[in-house]
Amino acid sequence: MPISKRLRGRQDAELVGLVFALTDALQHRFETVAAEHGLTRQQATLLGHLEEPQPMSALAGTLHRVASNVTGLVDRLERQGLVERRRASEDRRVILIAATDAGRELYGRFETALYRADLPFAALSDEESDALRALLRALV
Amino acid sequence: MPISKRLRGRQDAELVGLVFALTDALQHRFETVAAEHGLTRQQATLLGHLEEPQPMSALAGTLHRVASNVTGLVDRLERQGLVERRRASEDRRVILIAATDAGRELYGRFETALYRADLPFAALSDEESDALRALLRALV
DNA sequence: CACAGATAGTTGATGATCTGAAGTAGTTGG
DNA sequence: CCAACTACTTCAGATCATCAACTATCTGTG
Repeated sequence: MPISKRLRGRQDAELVGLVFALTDALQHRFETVAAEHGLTRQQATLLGHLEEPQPMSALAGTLHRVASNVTGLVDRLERQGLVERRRASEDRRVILIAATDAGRELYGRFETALYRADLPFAALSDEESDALRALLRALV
Repeated sequence: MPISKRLRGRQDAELVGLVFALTDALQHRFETVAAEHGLTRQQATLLGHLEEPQPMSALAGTLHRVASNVTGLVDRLERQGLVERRRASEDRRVILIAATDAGRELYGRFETALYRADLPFAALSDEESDALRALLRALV
């Protein structure tokens, strides 16, 4: 096996390890901030996809969950008054999930807290921040 | 508000958005590969921390979960024969969780599948990969 | 138009995850 | 010795997640 190949493999492993470490830290932060706002990870994630009203099936696709799971998530958010169900007029089988004013307001506060300056990215210089953004755009 | 400040703020938001998008994608991949190996996300994560046997309390700390939660996770992994409980000799209150041979073998296969070449990082050139690694080291 | 088949969503059963409160067993310091 | 502390478990209750079976609606084909 050529050395360059071995090296790239080892470096890739480090890269993946770094990204998973960052992922873990951000997931934990997301959960903590969500809990501080009375939301679970799943509820906050769902609310974050309601800039526009969405059919149940679209949410199920985005969240990588089966429809009956989303039914339960929406039930609990609806009980808290954060989202509402609207029957779509074009296709009356479809139910559109829309954030209520309370839901939008709560999500806004959550997002502000989540993105606050104590995120690790604040440690980067402008140049580093630019470079990282460019690299991540290629990955996502 | 100075323009540079505003710009940096907007760019930071994009950066955070990119990282969260990457996080989502990796989380989903992690879950999918874990399921293909008969593991939940939590079980695979726990197994990944058992290179050395660990006390319950250490696992609870690492996973950011309360002790009683880890008790349940270990129960289910033990039932599958993937980990075992060992009473620590120095302090007999402590229970060390150790991966069994079957657990190590399964986790190895899981990890191999998880890190397979279809991770998005393969798209990066050597130079980009180096740059990204350097940036992430500063963050983690 | 009729109606079989497909699609959107819900319901109910079951199991995993997660927490908090209360309990057991072992340890430690005064 | 023993009160306070620590490590872990147990139990009750909530959320999350899936599957199978169901209702309601829509669509295409004859």
